Amino acid sequence: MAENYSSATRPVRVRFAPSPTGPLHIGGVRTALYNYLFARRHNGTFILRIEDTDRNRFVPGAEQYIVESLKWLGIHFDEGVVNGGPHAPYRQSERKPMYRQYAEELIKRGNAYYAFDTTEELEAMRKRLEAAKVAAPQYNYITRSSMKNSLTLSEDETKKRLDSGEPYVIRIKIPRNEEVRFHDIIRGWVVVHTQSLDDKVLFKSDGMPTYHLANVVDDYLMQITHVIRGEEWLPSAPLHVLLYRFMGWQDMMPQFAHLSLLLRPDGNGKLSKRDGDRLGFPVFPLDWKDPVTGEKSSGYREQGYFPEAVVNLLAFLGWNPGTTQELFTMEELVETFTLDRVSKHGAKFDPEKARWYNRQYLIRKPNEELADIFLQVVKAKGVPENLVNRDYTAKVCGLIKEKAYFTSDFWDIGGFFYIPPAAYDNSVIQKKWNDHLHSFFAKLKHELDNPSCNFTAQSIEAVIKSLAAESGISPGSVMQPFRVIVTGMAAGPALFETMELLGRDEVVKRIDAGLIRIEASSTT
RNA sequence: GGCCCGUUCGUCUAGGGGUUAGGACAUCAGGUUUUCAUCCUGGAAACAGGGGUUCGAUUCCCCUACGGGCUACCA
Repeated sequence: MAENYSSATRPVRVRFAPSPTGPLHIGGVRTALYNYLFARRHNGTFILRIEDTDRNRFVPGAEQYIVESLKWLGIHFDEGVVNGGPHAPYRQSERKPMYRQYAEELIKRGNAYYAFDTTEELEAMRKRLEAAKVAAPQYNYITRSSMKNSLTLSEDETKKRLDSGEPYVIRIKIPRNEEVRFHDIIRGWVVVHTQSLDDKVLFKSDGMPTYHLANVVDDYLMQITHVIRGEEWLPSAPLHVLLYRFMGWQDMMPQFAHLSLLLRPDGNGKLSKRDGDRLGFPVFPLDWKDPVTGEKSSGYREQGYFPEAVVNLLAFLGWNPGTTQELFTMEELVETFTLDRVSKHGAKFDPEKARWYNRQYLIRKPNEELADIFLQVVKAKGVPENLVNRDYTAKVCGLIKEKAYFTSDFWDIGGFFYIPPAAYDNSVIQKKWNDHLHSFFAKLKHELDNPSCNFTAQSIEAVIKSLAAESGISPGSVMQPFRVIVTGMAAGPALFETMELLGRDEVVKRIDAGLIRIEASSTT
């Protein structure tokens, strides 16, 4: 399908513009990802801009967290706070001096005005309107006539107040009676009547712009062509459209694409910070500790997710390629991604499927790569030096990865490859063990210890089967106890391969130890 | 409350005026396997409701219900 929004008239420039108020939410990551994919697909430029106009909500470390998260996921920027670029600075707090002139220009054009109302006065106004059962109490074309602003005050009075340094804000003057319409790439035409809009503050009394002004000014200056952002911005999009028009920038107005939100897996509502640890899945890309409260939130990276898996599963939350292909590399996503296949409705996050995605990537990873990861854990467990070995560990990984969802599962599944079982799964022993098995294993040990058995998976299997037949025992009844003796567990990777990898000496040792241990526990 | 956006299996979704409404995760059954898992085969499972428009609506329109977002000198 042709995409007229990728028109050749302007090179594609998109931005991800988070606010450094805390760790980057997974929904924000998805927004960043879609922006990135869109930019790459159209050979465009991807910009990271930090929207830190609210000094009260600034959280130290949050910007660093955002940068690190996206880097981990392979979402790279062409311009922005890290790389710099032709439109630096990319931090709005550092762009502070640039905004005032635009707000004042708006006043000059009659599209904005000074307002001197105090917090208390605003509060009182809202109370009054609520008491009068006004449906939508707001600072608008009606109420502004009874407030303290440059529309109600005389020119002299306004000037006097400004000169005396009285705090003021600049508000947009929403036109009284018209329809604002714009075309959203994902939602089609969106129409809002100005009667439902209020005179939003554009410029705050602390000298900083609000999001609304800063975002429009920066998008204009940075020549942004497409604004791909969360649905929470949809209600204020008409305000932004008005701003472009009032500034005379309508030709430069970017196209909008409002993404639906990520919803929580259970019940209702959007995915929030709390849900993750409550429901047992991460809501953040990386671990985060709040610098003030000390509250910790866990991240995908530390939970053992691969960045490729996170990218893949996030891409599919609200987008699909229209084929049955489920697994996509970043490159494939770049080739395939289009905004017209992004769904309009919110998506509930599915932790099960997230795990499934990780597993798909885990299984496909080369054993050597997994070994490099697992070796870190192995080392930390203090295992014998000769077993802290990449080749051996790669083979271990090859055997155990099909049982795992995460590399962090590896130790629980395959720790016995490094340390003999400290305890047995007693349910198996109690259920399956009998005196015949005792003599069987004694004989088995003997045969396995014989050099005529070359101790490959195949030969081990042959020995067990023939010995079982000889002893009149079904092979099935010895396998479980044998597994427990060797690994301590009732379930695990293919046993014969496991034993081959463990090696003759170790297996023989474990049989000896097992016979002694089971003997001891049965006599007590 | 007001405004805006949305609604296909439990979940993510495909589809689209006439289809056996497709796939994936999860789930169930059978098979393979020395165990668990994988894997294979199969099953159950959805167009929110009501009105239109139409020869025909799940698909287009309207209403209702439900869900979500916004409603700050926060983004």
